[in-house]
Amino acid sequence: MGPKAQQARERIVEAADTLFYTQGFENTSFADIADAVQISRGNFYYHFKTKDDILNAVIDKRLAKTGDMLQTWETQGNTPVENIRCFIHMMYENQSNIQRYGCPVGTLCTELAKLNHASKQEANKLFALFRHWLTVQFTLLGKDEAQAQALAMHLLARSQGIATLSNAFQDKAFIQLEVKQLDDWLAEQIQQT
Amino acid sequence: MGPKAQQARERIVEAADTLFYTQGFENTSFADIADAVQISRGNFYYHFKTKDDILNAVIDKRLAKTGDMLQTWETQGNTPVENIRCFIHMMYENQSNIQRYGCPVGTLCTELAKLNHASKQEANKLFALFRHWLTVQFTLLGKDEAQAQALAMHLLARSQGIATLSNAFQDKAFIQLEVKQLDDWLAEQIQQT
DNA sequence: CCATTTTTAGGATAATCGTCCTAATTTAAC
DNA sequence: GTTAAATTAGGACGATTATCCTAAAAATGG
Repeated sequence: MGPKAQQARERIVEAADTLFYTQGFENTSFADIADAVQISRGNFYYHFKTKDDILNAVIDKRLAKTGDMLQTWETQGNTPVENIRCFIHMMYENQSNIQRYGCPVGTLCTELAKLNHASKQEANKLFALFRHWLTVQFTLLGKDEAQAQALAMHLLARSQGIATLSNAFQDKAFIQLEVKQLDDWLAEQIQQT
Repeated sequence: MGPKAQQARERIVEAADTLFYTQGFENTSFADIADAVQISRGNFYYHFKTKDDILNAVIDKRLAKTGDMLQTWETQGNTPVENIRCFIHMMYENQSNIQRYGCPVGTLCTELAKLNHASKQEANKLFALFRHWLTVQFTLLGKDEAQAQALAMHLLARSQGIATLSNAFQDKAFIQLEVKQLDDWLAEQIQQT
């Protein structure tokens, strides 16, 4: 694979990533991606044999990107509480996208689960990444393993619910209120340590 | 429309309802529904002109069914707290379905939003039904309008998050733990009145 | 029992889907 | 500059999709 193919591959994955998020995986066709990248449909097969290959590439890219982001948060914030707050405030910063398209992780996992798609386990690793990272943070806060696990899942669930309802009701104030409540909730968790 | 057509219509809507839930709307074809109802594809057009017509019929049926359920809860439980607890425990009773297919309301609204489907507003009415009902219950609990609204949305969001994560992680203990936490949360809300 | 309406079955249609092939073109190597 | 490899374009494939039509069958009403 030459350097040009590498470049084309990345552009394809980039476009597919966006389209899968904004339109859904199944609702996005080869032609849609080809149009977005300005590549002929025929040329597509040279880069990706099947649509599932593209999906896997997109998931891999998201996994890598998410891993980087979590690592960045850990070096940015100085305490586990600040780290967790990075997670919470991500919802605030992405609120317009969440309102329009929902959570990129949640909507993909939900769709693949419903399709019973072969890559659903792979997509779930995105959730697992956040889950594990949050568990580590809560452990650093002094929680025992079981508590940390439960708190991580709880926070993940809260964020998913906020994304789903924000998407359905298009209520801007709702995200902000719930994010504030999560901040308060986090503060409570520290005191109980 | 004769009585036989009425009967066939209901069977079609029933089968479509299940298939839309378990496989997703877009991923369910005319042929899938026809197979489930044991009706020829050609005969289908006689009952429903378009796939969107079936979707609207399914949504209408769910709206009616949900409305009935909420009314039943209100007559069963004697206090608003017991009514709200019916909502919370619905998740417990449906946990195996939720684990496999997610929340019927949430997954449909999410899918239609992503498809930018014409009926997405209609599907959102399912959410609105719960939202309004919960708001009434919290109002009866003595909360003012703004508080009741916020609490209803909060509870709705919590349930959505639980459903999404339960579907992704297939963790049976998770639903049960979170339902218990919601019970405690509800108890706190009463004390603060 | 006949006439009319209702209901059914099965095939036709045009569009789109993912996939594949092949010939042309561009790029790189020596 | 010539040869080999990498990359592209465009069309063809069969399968599936939603939709539609038409003729047969079943049910109904007088």
